[in-house]
Amino acid sequence: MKASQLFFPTLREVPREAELISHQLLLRGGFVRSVAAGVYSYLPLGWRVHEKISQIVREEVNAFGGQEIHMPVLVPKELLDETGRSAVPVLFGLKDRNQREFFLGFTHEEVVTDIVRNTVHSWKQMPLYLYQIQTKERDEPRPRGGLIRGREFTMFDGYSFDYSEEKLDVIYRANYTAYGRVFRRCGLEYLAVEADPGAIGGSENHEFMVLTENGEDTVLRCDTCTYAANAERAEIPEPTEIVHSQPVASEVVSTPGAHTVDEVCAFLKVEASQLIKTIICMADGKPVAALVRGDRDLNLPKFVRVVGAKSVELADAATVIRVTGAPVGFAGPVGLAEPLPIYADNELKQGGNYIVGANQADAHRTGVTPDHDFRVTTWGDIRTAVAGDKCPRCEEGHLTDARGIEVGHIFKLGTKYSKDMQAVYQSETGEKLPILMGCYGLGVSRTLASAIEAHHDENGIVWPITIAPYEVSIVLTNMKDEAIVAAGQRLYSELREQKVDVLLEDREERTGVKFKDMELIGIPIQIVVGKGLATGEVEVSLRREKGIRTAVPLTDLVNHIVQLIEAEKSRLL
RNA sequence: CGGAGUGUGGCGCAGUUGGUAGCGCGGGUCGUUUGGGACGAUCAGGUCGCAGGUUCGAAUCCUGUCACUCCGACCA
Repeated sequence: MKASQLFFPTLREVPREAELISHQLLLRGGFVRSVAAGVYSYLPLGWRVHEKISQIVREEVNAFGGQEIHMPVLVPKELLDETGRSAVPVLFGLKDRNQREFFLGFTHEEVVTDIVRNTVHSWKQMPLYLYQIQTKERDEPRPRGGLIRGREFTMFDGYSFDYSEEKLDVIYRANYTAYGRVFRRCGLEYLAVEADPGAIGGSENHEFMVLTENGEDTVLRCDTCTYAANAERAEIPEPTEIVHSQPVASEVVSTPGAHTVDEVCAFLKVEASQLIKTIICMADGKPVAALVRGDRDLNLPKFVRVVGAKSVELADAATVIRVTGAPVGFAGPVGLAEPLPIYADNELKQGGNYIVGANQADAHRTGVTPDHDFRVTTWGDIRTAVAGDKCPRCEEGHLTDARGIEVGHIFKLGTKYSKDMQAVYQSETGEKLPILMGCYGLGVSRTLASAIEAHHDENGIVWPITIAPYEVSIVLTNMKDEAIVAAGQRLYSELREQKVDVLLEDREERTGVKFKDMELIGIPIQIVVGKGLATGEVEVSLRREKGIRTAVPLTDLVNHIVQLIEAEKSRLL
């Protein structure tokens, strides 16, 4: 492609709407344009990157037997009714002219299971792995960060069908390995972590996180063993022994206006770890109290499991006032207005003489020790893990934290969907059994944005060569110099013959503008045709090695570039 | 859905106590330039998000509404 003909409207200034660096550079480099919140058009450069990533995923999934299909964006409501997912809040819904209800596809378990239940009837037809790369629609409560969290985005979604746990395990692992290869080939440092399956259910599941400073998730990994988990999911080992300090007399102290942990700490001049937070929740409609140390966060998914409820949410202010007898901010486990089940985090088995809300306005109670001053109904692991916690796996190491962007999530679904939808097969012994499923998601557009988050500098994007829109740019330094133009054109043709993705920078612009734009859009290899031509040489540089230019004889150039591309690609495997 | 913020030429912004909109970049044309976002001249481009109200007069004040961004909740 010639830059003079390429549609890539670059921007000199950062659009106000863009906060994240990937969002800024995608807009500035002319890769995408926004249409509405979380909805984007891809321009030629952006689409080329998108397609390169898609192709890498295809190659890796095809390698273990994946077969590409294409399902509709329009999904009839009845299909989602079968699994109860027509009530999912992020669905975009619409009706046809006959008032029949449809949803826009947000993931396709039901659609693919419908295909399979009508076609797969015997164990001999499995294993089967079907996938698609398709636009997904989700009415996210808060789209953000450009392509990081959109309402319309591209997802690879694969679905596996098997007749035994062993076979499911084999394909799950094959997928796991393939995802690793995809991210490595895309030049991304990633971590596969244990995660919360959310409402999609199933047993085993892993998230693939690209590690970057701006990631929206926190991952924790052990400094000693291989344990890694999403911070929301990471378990905390139970303290081996209960060690409460010697209880002292409990008293109520005045803390006017101090509602929050920070305010109480500032007022009483104590550390947050000396406080117990009492959080009033509604578990399946009934109020319960959750206790965690003042410097910790209650982890709702864990709490749901410990309580054994279907759903738990924070209680509203009216409920808090009713059950505690005090305004919000002064709840405590001692002297509640209504007796509540009290769930306490395991960590509170240690320490003692904590400060808690006094269940009266503008007052807290000091010297409170669990199971001395109040009775704990149930102990459990209900707080979110943080860096420094002990590893739940090896119990020797400690957890360290890192930020990541979730780019893939894979699940062993088991029979969750096949039971709901009666997708059954006949086994070798003639039994009718539900098919064992797995589902595997990979965010293509999010991977694209993550690659920029991970690879950029002050001048723009630094694409890994495997997913760069073009591998090589040829900058012609003077469009009025016929020798330069002719030499550049010749190189351009020769490289194209070698199947190199090359962009000829032949615009009638000053050289500085061309350099700036090629850096902004992140072309990995640059050839400069200019002054060196007099001695039969051009200059070659790598985008990732700022400022290092090597003179290469024209006669050797094509070979040199082909080898350089191979070398750059092999760095990523 | 709660909290905060922003809407003024394509982009980034200014606009005072209310007096009828301006700057930089970008774009067109001409000329000079041409190895790191050039210079001069000249031209074009704006329902000030939208609606209603106050006023002799509204980008500016009031009410409503929409959109976008960020923090949180949520995230199948």
